[in-house]
Amino acid sequence: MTDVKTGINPLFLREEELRQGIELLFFAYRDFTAEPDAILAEYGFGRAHHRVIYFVGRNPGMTVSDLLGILRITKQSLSRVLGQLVDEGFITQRPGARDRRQRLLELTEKGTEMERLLTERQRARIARAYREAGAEAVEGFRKVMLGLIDEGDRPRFPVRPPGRR
Amino acid sequence: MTDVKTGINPLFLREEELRQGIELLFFAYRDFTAEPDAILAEYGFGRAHHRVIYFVGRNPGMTVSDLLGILRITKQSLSRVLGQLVDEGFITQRPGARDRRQRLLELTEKGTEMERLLTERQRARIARAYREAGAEAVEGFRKVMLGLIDEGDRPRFPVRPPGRR
DNA sequence: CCATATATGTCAACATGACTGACGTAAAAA
DNA sequence: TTTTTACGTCAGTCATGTTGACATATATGG
Repeated sequence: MTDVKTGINPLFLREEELRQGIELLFFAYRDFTAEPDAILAEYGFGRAHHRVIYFVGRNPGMTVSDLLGILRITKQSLSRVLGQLVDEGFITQRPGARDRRQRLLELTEKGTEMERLLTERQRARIARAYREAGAEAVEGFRKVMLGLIDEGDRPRFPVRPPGRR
Repeated sequence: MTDVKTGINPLFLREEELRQGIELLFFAYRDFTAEPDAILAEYGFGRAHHRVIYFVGRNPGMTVSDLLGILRITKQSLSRVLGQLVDEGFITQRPGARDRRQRLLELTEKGTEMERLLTERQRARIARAYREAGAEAVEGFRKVMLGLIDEGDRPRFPVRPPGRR
């Protein structure tokens, strides 16, 4: 049970290592969301608004279904948040060219500005962490993070432009 | 604006790289919490219960203040969740030896069992990702994740046992 | 053409987990 | 002895998630 060479229980090390991973995820996510959350609160928005703005900005012309698939929430939950963003002029909807049942989503200028305001902090945080850790560490980070995501849901980078809708 | 050697705009690459980081965090956290959330729902609990159980299990004898500092929520928010866990026999409170105002928190046997049930999935997920990515990648992952956490809040590993309270 | 499936939206009711603000108690510290 | 600290509680509010039921417009397959 105890390694003869190191005098350390390897199972304990493994357990400790995995718990460290759990905690890193918790703390990183906590701090990663705290800054945008504070800005959002000033606008009467919440984290859900940020997520919608982010992904619509990232995938202009995406459908509501696409967004539901990414966020993994119900359409009723999304509709409240999306409705607010449309009403307040952050997002526009237009019918799909091939399938007119679809409402293709896009950021307005105002939405783009808000996206920048919110995401800028997160980009800065990541840039700092990447810079401090170095290119090799970043590669490792990416590998592990991709492995944490359910197979089949792993995003492909770089994101390709949206196809004809 | 365009790199002569690669024909690629380095600013675009950097932007893409950072957005990838944002998305990796979102997707990893989404999938990381989904499994325990599903189990918790069966018990009428939510993610907040898991966090309390996790950190109390990790730091037996921790105070309510310690927990508030980690979770970064208000005592009113914590009290409901913590109260439920105490009422239902997952957590015990006992007064501190040196400072009897404190309520030192510990998992009961039932709480320990629940902790294992919930965290086991997350440990397995991390173990898989670590195994697939390799030791070097794991080191890079740790470096980057620590850099994402606010300075001063970075956990030190391994966690040392709690001092005399 | 008609029946069915799909994309989206809406109404209603509810749970969870966060918040603020105010007030209370017991114990420690000055 | 006064003040501060650790913790709890009551009350109200908000954001974000859930289910379930129903509606509308459009696409698609027999």
